[in-house]
Amino acid sequence: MVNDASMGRRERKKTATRTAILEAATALFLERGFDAVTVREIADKADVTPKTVFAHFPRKEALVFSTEGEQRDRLVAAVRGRAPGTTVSEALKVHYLAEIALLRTEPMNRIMALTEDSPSLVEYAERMWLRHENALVDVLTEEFGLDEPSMEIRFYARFALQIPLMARQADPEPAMETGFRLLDEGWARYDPTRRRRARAGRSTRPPE
Amino acid sequence: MVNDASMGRRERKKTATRTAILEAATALFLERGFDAVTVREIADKADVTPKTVFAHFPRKEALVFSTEGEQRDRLVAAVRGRAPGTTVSEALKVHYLAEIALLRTEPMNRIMALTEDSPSLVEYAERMWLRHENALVDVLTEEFGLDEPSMEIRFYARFALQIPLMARQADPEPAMETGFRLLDEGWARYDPTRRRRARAGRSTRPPE
DNA sequence: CACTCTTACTATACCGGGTTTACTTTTATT
DNA sequence: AATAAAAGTAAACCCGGTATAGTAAGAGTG
Repeated sequence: MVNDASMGRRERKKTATRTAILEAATALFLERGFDAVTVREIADKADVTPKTVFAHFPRKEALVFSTEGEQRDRLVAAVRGRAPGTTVSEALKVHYLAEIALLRTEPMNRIMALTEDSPSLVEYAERMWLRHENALVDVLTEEFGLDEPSMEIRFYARFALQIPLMARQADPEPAMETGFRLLDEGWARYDPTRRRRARAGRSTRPPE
Repeated sequence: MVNDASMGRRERKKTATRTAILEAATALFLERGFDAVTVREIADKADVTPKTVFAHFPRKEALVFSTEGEQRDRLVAAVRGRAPGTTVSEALKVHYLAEIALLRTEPMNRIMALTEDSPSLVEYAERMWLRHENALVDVLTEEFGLDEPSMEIRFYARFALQIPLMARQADPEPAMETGFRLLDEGWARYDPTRRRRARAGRSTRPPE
């Protein structure tokens, strides 16, 4: 989105309103926390009607996560533009760690701190993230030269998107490592109760 | 929960109220659909205050899915009571198919039909289902003789619970098959772009 | 330039889920 | 018989989100 030049007064005013709302919201959220601020207050501070707020953002939560599109684009780019000879999983792992690092920089950091103690915000963030599933499925389908997404790709995408959610709750790097190892190599290697598999000659204890 | 004998008048009245609310809600939902019925109407029909409704059920959606506990118990039982020599994945697959079959019996069937066209209800059902993750982690930890859940178990539980959600959107049986195969055997077998893996001597083409 | 069409926005009332407060009734307890 | 705890009532209230009807300004057209 070009910022101002050649955009028509109308559109310029629109993005100005949007920015005003966003800034008012951010200021109030940082000051008092997400739940303690009402949409009416935000509208007042931005000098617009509550209706206008919802014309620009579908839900209150969207005022915090206004960069969903860019996040999705980065994800797709990470897969499509991965180094030659790199697997998708490796590319995703690197990308996830980079995203986590990004969230730790200012001013994202302070905004993320808000998220922690508002359940509705946590939930919204997760659902937003998982909405990238289709985009991931599409880029994988394309990368693998298929016309239609296979069931394997669908499952892979769904599982792979769960990994960073899981990793946030623990030490990210080793957790991510484990998640991708499981996803890439399969559960049968870890399951201590499994019978001998179709393929013979494998040890029963997990390696390492 | 014992139904009436030796429960004290108090508790008996309480469960009676709960039942009345539930029956009123179910009747109205089936008649007009989830979204078209307000909590006030349900309360009126059950001859209680709206407050009382929320004293028994945390959210409106919980009036439709009032059997969360039993669902979780069945899941745990399916893992714990699996036939000897059966892997967890096999047990889960069988259990999932049985649950789907269960949902197709009356009167669950009609209630489930409601769910389809109310987004909030679909979302609630999924989140409810995924809340069983901890229970699944716990039973796996116990079954594998561990004191603390391993990271692999956590990931397995999370992935495994995604499978039936995914399978509902397609033809359940083959989708489920694919999901568990991926989970058990790993993505590396399916990824057409992968390099040779770290561990040497493994063939690059999928066995079978 | 006058004309119309579209669109961002206003004002205001409204809806419905969910909570709060203060109070009453009923059951269990000592 | 006295008392404490639980369950429920009644009514106002909060807040996110929507609906309606209308205004005003920007943009394109003859």
